[in-house]
Amino acid sequence: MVTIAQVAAHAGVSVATVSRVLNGSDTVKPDTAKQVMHAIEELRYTPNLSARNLRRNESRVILVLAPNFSNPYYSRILAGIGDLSREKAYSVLICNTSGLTETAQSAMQMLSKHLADGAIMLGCPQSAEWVGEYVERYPVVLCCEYIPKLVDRCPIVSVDNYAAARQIVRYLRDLGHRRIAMIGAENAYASTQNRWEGYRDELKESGLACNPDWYEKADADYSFASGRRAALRLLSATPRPTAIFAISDILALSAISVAQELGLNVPRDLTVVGFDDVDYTTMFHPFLTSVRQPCYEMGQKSLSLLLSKIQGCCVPLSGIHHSSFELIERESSAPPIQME
Amino acid sequence: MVTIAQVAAHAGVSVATVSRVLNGSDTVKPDTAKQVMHAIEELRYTPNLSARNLRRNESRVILVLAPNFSNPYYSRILAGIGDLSREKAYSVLICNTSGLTETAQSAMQMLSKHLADGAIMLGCPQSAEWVGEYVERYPVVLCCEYIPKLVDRCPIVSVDNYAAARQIVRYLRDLGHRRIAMIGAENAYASTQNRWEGYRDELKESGLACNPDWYEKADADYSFASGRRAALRLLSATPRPTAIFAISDILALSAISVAQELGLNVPRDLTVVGFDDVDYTTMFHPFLTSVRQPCYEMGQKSLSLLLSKIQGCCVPLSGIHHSSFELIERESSAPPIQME
DNA sequence: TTGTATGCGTTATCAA
DNA sequence: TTGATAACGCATACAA
Repeated sequence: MVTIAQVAAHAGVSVATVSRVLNGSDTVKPDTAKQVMHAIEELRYTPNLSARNLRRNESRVILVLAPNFSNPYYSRILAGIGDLSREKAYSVLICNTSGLTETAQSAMQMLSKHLADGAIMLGCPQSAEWVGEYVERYPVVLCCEYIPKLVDRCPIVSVDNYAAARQIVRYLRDLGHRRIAMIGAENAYASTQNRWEGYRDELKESGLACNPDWYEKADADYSFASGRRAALRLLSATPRPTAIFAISDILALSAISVAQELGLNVPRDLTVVGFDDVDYTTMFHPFLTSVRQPCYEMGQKSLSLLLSKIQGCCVPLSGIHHSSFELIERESSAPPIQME
Repeated sequence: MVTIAQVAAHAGVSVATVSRVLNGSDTVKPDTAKQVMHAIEELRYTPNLSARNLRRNESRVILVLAPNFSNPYYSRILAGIGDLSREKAYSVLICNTSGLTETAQSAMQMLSKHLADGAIMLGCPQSAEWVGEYVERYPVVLCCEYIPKLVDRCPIVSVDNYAAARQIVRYLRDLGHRRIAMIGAENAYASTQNRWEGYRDELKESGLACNPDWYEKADADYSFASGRRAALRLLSATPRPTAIFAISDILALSAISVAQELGLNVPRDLTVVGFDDVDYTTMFHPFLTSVRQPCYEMGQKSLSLLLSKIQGCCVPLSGIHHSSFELIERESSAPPIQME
C-alpha cells in the first residue's frame, strides 16, 4: 500500500504539500504541483478513505434502505439516487430490510458508526416510530411513504396518493362505472391508507356505494398470487363490480388474469386500473391504465434534499414534497357494458 | 459524538479495556466487562468505523457493480449477495455502471481507496480486459459473465450457457421443429456468445439448417422494443421459423407480442423459449417456457467465493463455477403445426 | 509557498 | 487482568 508519505518522499516535498495538491489548494506553486502529480501517478497512489474520513469526520456515503430492490418500483428510485450520487461524488450503501425492523435498525447504525452521512428510507411503514430517534440526530429523508409523527421533522418525497386515488375514482365514475372495487394490501404503508381514503371519499362525494364486499386486500408484499386471490373474491361478489382499482400494477395484472380465466373480457366486461406504471404495463394486451409515478426523479429529489441536510442547509426542508403523478389511460379501462 | 475515551472515563477503566470488551476479548474480568457494557449503553456509544477500519486495514464492505439494478435478473442476484453479506457482517456498496467503462473503473477504485475489501462484477463484457489489473491486486469475483483472459485468474460464477443453449435446441428439435431461430443481442457478453455457439453447434450436429435469416440481434440492453424489432425481422423471413429461442425472457415476451399481432398463435403457430425465468413469465398466458437460472444462489455463491479470497483462502478458487440451470416447459412451446 | 507537528478514534503491543 | 502508548494515513493550524 502506498501512502501520502511515500508520495511526498518521491516528489521531494512534505506530506502537507501533497495533501494540498490532493485537495486542490491554490497556495501551491504550479511547478511543485506538477512534481507531486507526477509522483502520484508514478506510484499509482490513491488516498486511503478510512483515514481521510476519520480526519474529516464524514464518509461521503449515503445509506439507502428498502424492503427489497427487486420491485422495479424501488429499483427505479435507486437508479435515480445512484446516478445523482455519482455526480455528487457520493457512494451508495444499500440495505435490503425485507421489511424487518431489526434489520433496518442495525443498518441505520451506519450513521452513528460514521460509515454513512445520511439515509434515505424507501417503503417505511407508518408504525416505524423508532425512526424518530434517527431523524432527530442524523440527516434522513423518507421516500414513497411517511410516518405521521415525523412529518414535521424530516423531508418526505412522495406523490399525493390521496389525490391520485380520488382522480382514479373520478375517472371511473365519469366513464360510467358505479360499482367500483379496490384491491389494497395488508400493510401499514401510508400510501395504502391514503389511497383507500381517497377511494372512499371520492366514492362518497360522488354518491356511489362504498360496499365492503368491493374492498379486498392482497398480501403485504403485493405478490401476484395474493392479488389473484383478492381479485377472485372481488369478482365473486354479488353484484359484481364493473371496475377495479388496484394499488399496484402487479395486482392489477393479477386481476386481469383472474378476469380472463372467468371468461370476462377486459375492458369490455371489467375495467382495471393499476398504480406505479412500471415497464411491463405495456408488454401485453390489454395495456394497463395506470398512474405514473416519477420514480427516477423521486430518487433524485430524495438525494438532493438529503445532501442539503448534510450540508447543513438552513431553510427548513421538513414536510411532504409532492411529486407529480399522471393518470395514463390505456386499454384496460372503458365504459361499463350496461349502464344501470 | 461519543468516543471510546468517554466510555472508558465513564466506566472508570482504560480505553484498552473498553476496546477489549468491544472485541470480545476473553481476558477481561466479568465484573469489569459488565461495568463497561453499562457505560456503553448509557452513553449510547457506537464505534467509529472509519477509525476502526483505518487501524484494522479493512472495511467490511463489498462493492457490487452492475450495468443496472432494474433488471430483475440482477436485482435478484443482488438480493442473494445482500442477505448473505448481512449474515457475514459485511455491507454492500453498489455502483450502477450503465455499461460505462469509466464509471466501472472509478467505482473499482474503492478497492485501492480502502472503502471496499472486494468486488463482485455482474454483467461484465468480454472486452473489459482492464479488469485484469484489479483482479491481480484485489479480491474480485465475476458473476453471470466472464472475460476469457481472466478465466484462470479469478473466480467466476455462471450457468453453462453453451450447454443450456444446446439443450434448448435439442428440446425444440425433439418437439419436431426444424426451422429454429434465435434472438441474440448486440453486446459483448460471454453469455450471448456462448448461447449462440451452443445454438449453432447443436443445430449443426442435428443436421438442421443454421440460416443467417434466423438469427437476429436485439439492442445491448435487451429492451422490449428492440426485441420486437428483431422478432419482426425473424417472422418476416421466408420460410418463416417455427420456433424462436430468445436469450432473455423480455425478448421472448416481445416475440410473443409480435407474433400475436401478426395473427400467429403461440404455441400453435410459433414456439417461443426464453431465458432466465424471471417472475413475469407466469403472469400471462401463454406462460413462458424458459431456462431457470438460480440467481439468488448465484449471488450468494459469488459472495461466498469473494469472502474466501478476502480471508486469504489458500486453495485456488479461480475458474468458472457453474451453477445448475433447468429448462422449464410451460405453455409457449409445442410441436410445430405441420411437419415437413 | 512550504514544512512541522498534532490529532482524528481505534486496535494492539508491551509492561505492569 | 489491566493500563499506557504507539501506530494507522490523512488534513490542517501554525510557523517559517
